[in-house]
Amino acid sequence: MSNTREQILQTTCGLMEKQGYHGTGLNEIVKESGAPKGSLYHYFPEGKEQITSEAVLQSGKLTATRIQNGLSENSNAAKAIHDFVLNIAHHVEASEFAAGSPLTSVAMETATKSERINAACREAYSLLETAFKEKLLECGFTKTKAEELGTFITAAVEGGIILSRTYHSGDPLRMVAKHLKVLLSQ
Amino acid sequence: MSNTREQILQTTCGLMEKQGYHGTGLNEIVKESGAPKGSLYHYFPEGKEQITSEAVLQSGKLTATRIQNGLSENSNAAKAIHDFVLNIAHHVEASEFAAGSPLTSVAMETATKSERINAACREAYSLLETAFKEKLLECGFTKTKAEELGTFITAAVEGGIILSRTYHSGDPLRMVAKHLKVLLSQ
DNA sequence: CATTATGTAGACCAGTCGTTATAATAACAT
DNA sequence: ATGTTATTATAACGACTGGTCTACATAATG
Repeated sequence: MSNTREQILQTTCGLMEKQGYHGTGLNEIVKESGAPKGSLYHYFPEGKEQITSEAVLQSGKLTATRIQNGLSENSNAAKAIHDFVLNIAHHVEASEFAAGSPLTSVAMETATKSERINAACREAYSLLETAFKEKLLECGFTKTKAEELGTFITAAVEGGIILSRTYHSGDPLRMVAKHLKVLLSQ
Repeated sequence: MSNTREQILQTTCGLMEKQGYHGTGLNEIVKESGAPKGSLYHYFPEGKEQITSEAVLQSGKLTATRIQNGLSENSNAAKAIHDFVLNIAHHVEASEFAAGSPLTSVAMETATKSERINAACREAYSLLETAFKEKLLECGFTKTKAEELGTFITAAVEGGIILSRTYHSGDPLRMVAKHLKVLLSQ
């Protein structure tokens, strides 16, 4: 695997997480990644759509494994998810509210504009939902409940990140952690 | 109140809801609003930041009153919020997944980029949270619980809209409706 | 050594961005 | 009718956009 190509993708993930699809220019990616511009269209001949699609998918995979690893630290589902969301709150704060939710902006901007990027976003989100769902399955939830709650947890966390980044405070995410725990404990 | 000015603001609300801050150009606003081009900097001498801030706030106020009206149709909080979220699902579907969550994209894109727009987003979001909170207060929740749940509901609905727009399906929002009801009923 | 991919380097394109300056026009009070 | 202000029109600005192109270096293989 080419190192330059990987570098371009990672830089794209970071920039789009911070400022979305339209807010991120190819020149910016080139500059920040240190990659030569000639390489950009060498590795991604289909342009920005291709780079974005691959970056979105990469973000999804990375986030999904982070969820898996985070949740594996605790055998109780409610407690595991509670602590995991607290960790996100900390991460968002540590980034000065520029990180968290790497998919949101891109997903919203391209939902009805680019078939290709939208497909990547769907796949990425379903990876996240599945990661939560499987933890719930392990902990004895029925298949239906695990699926439904996987979606619900993803939505609540997603929304919590948005509020936390907007308010420049981890508190909304901490509220989400607390009440998800209530919901999962009953 | 100038009609042209109001038209520009409303058009900006709609376009930014669909495609975010960076995805919406001033020329596009001028064209779609039908407003004369020279009027833009006449009514908004501080440019795009000013237009966006005012549009965000207007979206927040409008959404907050929609929440109030929607929730007033049912005296039971859990049922009121459940039905209201189902209505959002329907609205998102009817828009072909281009509408819903008028603040999300702008809030994320500008959280660390524009002090002014960020302030408008905070104010707008707190209007939404308050709308939920007051319904809960009316229904007998304690002040603390109402506040916490107001934030949680806002986050969950916000996340549900993102998923629904991404998946091109109202189902995620319907999941959110269902499990919010569970949480609020216990 | 010659040949062929593969990757690097960046000038360059047409078009758009937000913004500004200037001027014409409309509305209105005096 | 005159002076004043509010509104609209036009064109241009410099910077940047995503994308293309050619020239060149390097490496691998024959």
